[in-house]
Amino acid sequence: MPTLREQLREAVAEARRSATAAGALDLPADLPSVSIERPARSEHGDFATNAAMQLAPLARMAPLRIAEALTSHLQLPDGVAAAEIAPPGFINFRLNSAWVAGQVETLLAEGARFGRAPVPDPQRINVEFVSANPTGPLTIGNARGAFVGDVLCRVLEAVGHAVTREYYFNDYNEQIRNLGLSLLAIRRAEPIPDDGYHGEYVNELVAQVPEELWPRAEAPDADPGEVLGRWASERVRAGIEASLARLGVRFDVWTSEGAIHAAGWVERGIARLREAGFIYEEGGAVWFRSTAFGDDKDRVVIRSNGRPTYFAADIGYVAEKFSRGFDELIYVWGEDHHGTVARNRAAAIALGFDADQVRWPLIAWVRFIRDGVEIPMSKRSGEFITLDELLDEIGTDGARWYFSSRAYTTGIDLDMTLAASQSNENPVYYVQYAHARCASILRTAAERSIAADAADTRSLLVHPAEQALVRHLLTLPDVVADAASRRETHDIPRFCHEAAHLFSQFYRDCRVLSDDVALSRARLALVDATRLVLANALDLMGIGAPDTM
RNA sequence: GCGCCGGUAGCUCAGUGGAUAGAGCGUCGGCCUCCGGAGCCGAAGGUCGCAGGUUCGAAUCCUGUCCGGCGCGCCA
Repeated sequence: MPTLREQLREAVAEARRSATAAGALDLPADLPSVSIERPARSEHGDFATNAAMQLAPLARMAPLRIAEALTSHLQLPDGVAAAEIAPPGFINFRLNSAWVAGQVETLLAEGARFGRAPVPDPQRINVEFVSANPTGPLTIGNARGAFVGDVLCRVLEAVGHAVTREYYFNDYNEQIRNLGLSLLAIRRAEPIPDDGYHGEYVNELVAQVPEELWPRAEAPDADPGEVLGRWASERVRAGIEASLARLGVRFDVWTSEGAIHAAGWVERGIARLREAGFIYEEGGAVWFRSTAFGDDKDRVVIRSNGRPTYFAADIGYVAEKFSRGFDELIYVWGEDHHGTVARNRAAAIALGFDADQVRWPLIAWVRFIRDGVEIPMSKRSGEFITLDELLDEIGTDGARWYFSSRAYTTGIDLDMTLAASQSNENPVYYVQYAHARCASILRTAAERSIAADAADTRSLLVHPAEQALVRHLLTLPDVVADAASRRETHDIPRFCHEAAHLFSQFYRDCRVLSDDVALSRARLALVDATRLVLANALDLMGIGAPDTM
């Protein structure tokens, strides 16, 4: 069953057609899509459309007259009581209060499925995120991408897409070797090499190296950077996985750059580009003609020393991903990688994939501030705050809410001092508190042997606070559908906060458990529905919905 | 120099060409016989960086400009 908003969209589109057929409007066949929005002010109704104003230049008529023509040909969906015309040409829709109240029963029947609005064309989507190199623990710099990627996955799954969560890590370059050589230097009490790694975590790694590994690393024909680096990166990767588990972030697939090379994807990818005519040689290097697709300059894929570039692996990787049958690839990257998007898009297109099959949401920078000063962040120098430390200070739910509430394109300043001192003021607790209070009311009702009953809500839930709450709860499927469609999820916490707020007002104005048994049972049904909706919405953000706090 | 992303209330941020630009935090003032006060109600606080343009209508789109972040490698 489409949501009411979708039914209204279709009803207005149909009204355009029938008004045109009846000669009331003179419209071309190709029309803009109908926009249905929720007015900010309640006197403008529950939904509104600007269709008449949109059509004015096409029909060469005054918007108000178009609105009249549309409304007179409009078949209102079940649940909509009235369509009213308002200057300069809005059509405002007002819901039927009894229908609204009756939706409590429908909502409860959907249970955990409520809010998960299925798309008509589910896709197989690969979402790659975090992908931090295994040369050190996850830092608070990785936190935002982890949360944004995870919530995006949850929302895409909620509308029926099949999502694969993927972590790509680089084990093919000098960084791993440098990490290994840093361990060796510390072991021998020598200075750490110029490109080496510093910091407490490196010392801890040295202490954890199995004794039998040292002779193997230091044998005359051994490559100590390789031996120790391989061990250390595996160790670090396990730690990363543990940190992610603490966040509640899991991955389905861990792909290493080395594996992409080993399986021949890089060679085959370049060969495909060569066949397509986008590869040439110059100065002893092999180049990809990415400028053919709008990149600033062409890019080297094989250096003159014969070694492939990092970008060459990206080419192989995109081909490898699509070979697994995905309809869409999403790369959740930090915005510092924006310079590499153009060449990757170019490669995907040159390999024969559609530009809209691949997206790169670039997560804007987070500046972490402490006592008014930006905290420097460098894994190599050992100056950083780990993700685990962040969670100790502001809590996993607090962090999830914080990063989920902001558009990923916006740079944010996170004051650690403020965040820690204000962690109890985090809106997430307000929402969780509302959920706990719902649960508490339901417990009290159970003690008094009063059961929720949604059968008669149509006639009983008439109070403005009840009506406002239900109307808001019913919008969750639209919120989720929009978030999934836009691949932007930050409206969901807003929905939660508003739901909790409307519930608080309802709680203030409407005594749930009273001598009026029928009304008590109907209001309990609304409390149960609120609890359910809050739990479902919080779950989309990976945030728990506690019954007590 | 070129490119990408930002600039909205004291602070942190929403705002998908629509109606009187919103929320949280902070500040000030009210509200507890009764289902959870981690709450509720109210107030103060805005030239939407600036200047043009498009439009019936611009925080939103276009052009220019200023400020901030990031990126411009045969590094990753």
